[in-house]
Amino acid sequence: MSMNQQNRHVLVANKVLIAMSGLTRWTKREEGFMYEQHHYNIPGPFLALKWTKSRIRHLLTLLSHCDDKGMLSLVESETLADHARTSVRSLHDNLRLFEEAGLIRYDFHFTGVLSIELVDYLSNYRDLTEESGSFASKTGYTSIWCGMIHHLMEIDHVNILRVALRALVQVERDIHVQSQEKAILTYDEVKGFLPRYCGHRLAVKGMLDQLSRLFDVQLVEDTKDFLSAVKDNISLKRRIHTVTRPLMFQMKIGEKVDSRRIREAERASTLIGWFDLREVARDFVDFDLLEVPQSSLKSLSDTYGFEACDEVLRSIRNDFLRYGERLQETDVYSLFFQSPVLYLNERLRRLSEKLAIA
DNA sequence: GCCGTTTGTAAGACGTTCCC
DNA sequence: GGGAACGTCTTACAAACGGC
Repeated sequence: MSMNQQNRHVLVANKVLIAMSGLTRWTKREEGFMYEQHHYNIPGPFLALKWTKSRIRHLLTLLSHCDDKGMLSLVESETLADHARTSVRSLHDNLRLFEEAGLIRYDFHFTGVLSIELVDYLSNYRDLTEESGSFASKTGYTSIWCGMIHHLMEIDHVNILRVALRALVQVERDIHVQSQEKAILTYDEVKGFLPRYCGHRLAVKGMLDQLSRLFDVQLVEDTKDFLSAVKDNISLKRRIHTVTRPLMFQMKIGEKVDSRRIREAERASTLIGWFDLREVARDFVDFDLLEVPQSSLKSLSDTYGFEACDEVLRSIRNDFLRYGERLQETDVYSLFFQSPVLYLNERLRRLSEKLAIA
């Protein structure tokens, strides 16, 4: 029924993750004050809402199912509620709330089936603004692997979920953007955005421990280690004001849920699959005339995954091996020779639909 | 949609422990 | 010894959700 597949890589603006995790009360920094709502330029609607467990889950669910325009067409509310592990009732409550806040617009086509539009998707949810033709992001966005999203939905304690969102942003900035070995969250930072009643050292430590399923978490308690880590890390030095406790958590993301690594590995394999096909096909046709840009192959790989791409590319290769140049005259392959990218997309779409039903 | 019950979340009070 | 950090308990109230 649903027109929307679940996205394999879920793209979320850092400012949205920060807003959902809760803004820090700890605003004083070495060179003055830092208010996250200004620093991240967080749109009003995100601040007006209180981000409870179910709301965080529901928004992540919408982002997991929307297309690159921020649309969800003809989705079943039960599918969305199941994905978020909540009742349909709560989903509907929150959708109404999101709409009142101006975050989304939605319409029921008939009972249980609706379409949703994320308002100002690019600027609100991806932090992308167009400047003279190209898109730029001010405070970045994070790519989350769908397996990681599933783990997030399993987290029972809202405050652990909040820490997880922060950890994702930190991994994106420290490891992926700044190429640091590890991402660092200090105890004071965690304490700052969590509600007061669970900001104690042991409680914070306990939460990070529970995240070790998703992240490779290392605790730094020794004052000497703490100070030397701060000395080596410029961005961290800027973040710290006064240290109440020399306590920090160094994190890496598990490889199996690292969206970037997965994407890069899959892209590379898909390209290799394409070149394998080319090797075979160019004995029979002028293959390079087809002009398939690598960027299209990469985006097909991102959308459908390597396994599906591999299956389709292999079957085309086998057909070439079997039928050779006669393939050009067949009806089923006419689209392939006219517009190979469209053809691949069509076959991949059908394949993944078949997999979804099975 | 509204209502009532159950469960979850937040915050303050207050006593204890830690550490200079 | 004294202040900051911490832990537990209590309370208030909001969210979640089923029934209608």
